[in-house]
Amino acid sequence: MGLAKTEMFTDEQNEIAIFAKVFGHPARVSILQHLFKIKSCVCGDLVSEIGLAQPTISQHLKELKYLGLIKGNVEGTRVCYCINVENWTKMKETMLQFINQEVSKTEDCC
Amino acid sequence: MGLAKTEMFTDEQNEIAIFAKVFGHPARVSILQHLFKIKSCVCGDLVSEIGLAQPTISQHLKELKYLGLIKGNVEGTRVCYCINVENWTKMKETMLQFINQEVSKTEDCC
DNA sequence: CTTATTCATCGTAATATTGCAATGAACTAA
DNA sequence: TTAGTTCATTGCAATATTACGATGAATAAG
Repeated sequence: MGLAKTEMFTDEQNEIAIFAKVFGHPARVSILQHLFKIKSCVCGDLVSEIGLAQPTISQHLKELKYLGLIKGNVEGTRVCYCINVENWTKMKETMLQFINQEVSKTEDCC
Repeated sequence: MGLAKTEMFTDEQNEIAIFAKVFGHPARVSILQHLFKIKSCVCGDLVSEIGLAQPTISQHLKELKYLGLIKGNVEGTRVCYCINVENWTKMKETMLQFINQEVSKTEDCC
């Protein structure tokens, strides 16, 4: 199949999985870290920063953009990407709630 | 390919991606939420709780166990799973550092 | 207009993931 | 022993992901 049966899970569970999935590749992690750290908005320098081919980077950027985590701005022949802070904050809340779960302290059988 | 070029990324970036990937499926998110919430340690009830076939759940559990996020304990014919709190905490620190990144406030071109 | 630059898209190959039926292994109950 | 229960593993089909060469679209430079 290779296809997740999303209909049997809650919206929240699917949302967490979708966000997590996009972080599930080191190139996208790297792109996001760059966009956070770099002084001005980085454009296609991502291709030289990271070692992957230009179409590959472009594809990863597309996925990040599709989820709304980054914004792109055309500037002549270049495209300037940066974090979509508002959406990142929303994602953050969802993910933090999942990651920060506390174990209900009862009998531990393991 | 379908194969990430991990050698061109830092250990940290790869680690984040590996953890994120395991959260990238709603079934695994659901399993973890169950293990966090349930009063006593859950065993194979996960199969009836979630709607997937037993081999499918078993496979997801295997991945979670491989990353050390859960522990399994054999009890007769049943197996009791629960969160590996120590490893979960470690994962948490890594992921939080990534998710909590602050945008360096400079010119925003987007 | 011509050429170069930058980036997106298309097409494709290699590999990974998901899901389940069938089966096996380990234990329990009778 | 025999039969039932529970879970892991195997094998396979369907689909998704990753990576990149080739190409196209848009703009800039000459």
